[in-house]
Amino acid sequence: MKKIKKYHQIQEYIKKRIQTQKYPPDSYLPSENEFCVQFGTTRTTVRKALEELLKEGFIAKEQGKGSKVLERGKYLGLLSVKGFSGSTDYKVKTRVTVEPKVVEWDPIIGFPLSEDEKSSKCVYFQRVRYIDDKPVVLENNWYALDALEPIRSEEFVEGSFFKTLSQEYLIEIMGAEQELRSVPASGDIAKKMGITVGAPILHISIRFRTSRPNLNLYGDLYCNTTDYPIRNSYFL
Amino acid sequence: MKKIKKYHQIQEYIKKRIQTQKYPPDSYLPSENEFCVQFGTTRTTVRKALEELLKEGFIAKEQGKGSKVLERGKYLGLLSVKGFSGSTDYKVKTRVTVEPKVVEWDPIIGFPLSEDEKSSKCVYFQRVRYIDDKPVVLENNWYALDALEPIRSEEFVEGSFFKTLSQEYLIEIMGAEQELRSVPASGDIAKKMGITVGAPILHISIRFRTSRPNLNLYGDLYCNTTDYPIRNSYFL
DNA sequence: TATTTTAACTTGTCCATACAATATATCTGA
DNA sequence: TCAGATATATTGTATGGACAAGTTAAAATA
Repeated sequence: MKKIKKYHQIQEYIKKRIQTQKYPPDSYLPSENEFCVQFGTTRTTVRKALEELLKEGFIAKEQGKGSKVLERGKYLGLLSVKGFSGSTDYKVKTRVTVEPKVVEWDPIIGFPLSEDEKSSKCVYFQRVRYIDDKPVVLENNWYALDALEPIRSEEFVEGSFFKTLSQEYLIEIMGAEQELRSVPASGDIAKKMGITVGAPILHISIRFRTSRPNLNLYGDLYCNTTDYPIRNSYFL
Repeated sequence: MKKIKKYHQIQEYIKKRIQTQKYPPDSYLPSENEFCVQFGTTRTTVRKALEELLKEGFIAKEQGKGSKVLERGKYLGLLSVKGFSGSTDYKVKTRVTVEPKVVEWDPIIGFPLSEDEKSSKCVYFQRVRYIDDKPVVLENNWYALDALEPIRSEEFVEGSFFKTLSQEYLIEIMGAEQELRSVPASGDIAKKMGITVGAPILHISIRFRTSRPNLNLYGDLYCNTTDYPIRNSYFL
């Protein structure tokens, strides 16, 4: 018999409302006292729930005003956890160069697969990101077919795979491991990125852990950092 | 008249004890109730202080056991906030190739300087990190002379500049901005890193913000990722 | 002796309350 | 009309207490 934590229930309730846009971005949540009445509890418990959502990056708190719903989950590490879309201010165009399809696992994936994943086929798709009509990032993605059905790229919410996971499937990114290398561009990559063969390019392998136990998302990114270096900032 | 927050006082007290090794790494802090008696307050307030220290990465909490003092501040972003030393498990040797000395600011620094910084001279030093006697990282560092005296490399605590700041000067890293590029190695870099000119190398510009208001640390890293890629992981 | 139970101590959750600090709209007076 | 005071709603800090859950070592038991 598992103990249900009240603050966790409230936390999940609010999170789901945010994900389904019942509490839309930039709006303010009901006040702490209103949640107290709604859930028949005290501010201590409501505040604990809100604090968890703060840590998860779903809300921001403003003293004297309220708790504001944030646009996206917080970012940490090299890239936004919501993928490339959220990591730059420039206008990014995305072209799906390989539609999601079921294939065998590609040995290029830089992480060991679990037994469950190995025994499953996988869904693969490839996208290229453009800034000012110049290709800047080539991105390969894989995930186990057994863990999640293939999603057609036309169904991506606002063109974002991660937004789709969050809003349509209620799957959240829990964390990630990344590996970065500076490598010479291969002929294939150079062609797709419009650069010369052997030019230095940033290669990033990523494994995203998700809130769905058996679902990992694998990514393989090639970034032309000549004009647009990767930026990130963090604070403690 | 600024309001003193009790939990913040307790937080700073414990932090200083950790920094000065009065609470050494891997030891357990006094229990929450003991702190209550010591500071004449309640567990709510003590727990708030401990939670802040948890977020800052100074301690880990273990239910039923206590709060354990951690070895290093937590890491986020690309590299450990404590610098390169903490970011790998391999045996790293560090050679100081340029002793800390007062120079003019180098225009290579990829961040705009504040007026205070511009009007000051700066302290500069360069180190090379070796793994298996092969150079892997070349690191330049700068900071404003007005904000912090030059520290001789022989005085570095355990050879680490960041540990020295924390333990000798009680200066903590509050956050950082980074910029990553994949670039061809210049003649000078190639020579020092033992690679061929033009080989792809990872270039990272970093600005660390510290707890001392006017002190920023600037870094300029060249990493040979051929054998040792940069790894990082994070969780939400 | 070896195992199980118990007791003591730790952190985790939750309740009920009070007042401080901040933001915003409303009222008041010049 | 407009500036300043005021009232109200919000989050922030803090008190004091209770019981749950996990850890450990001592005590009881086989």
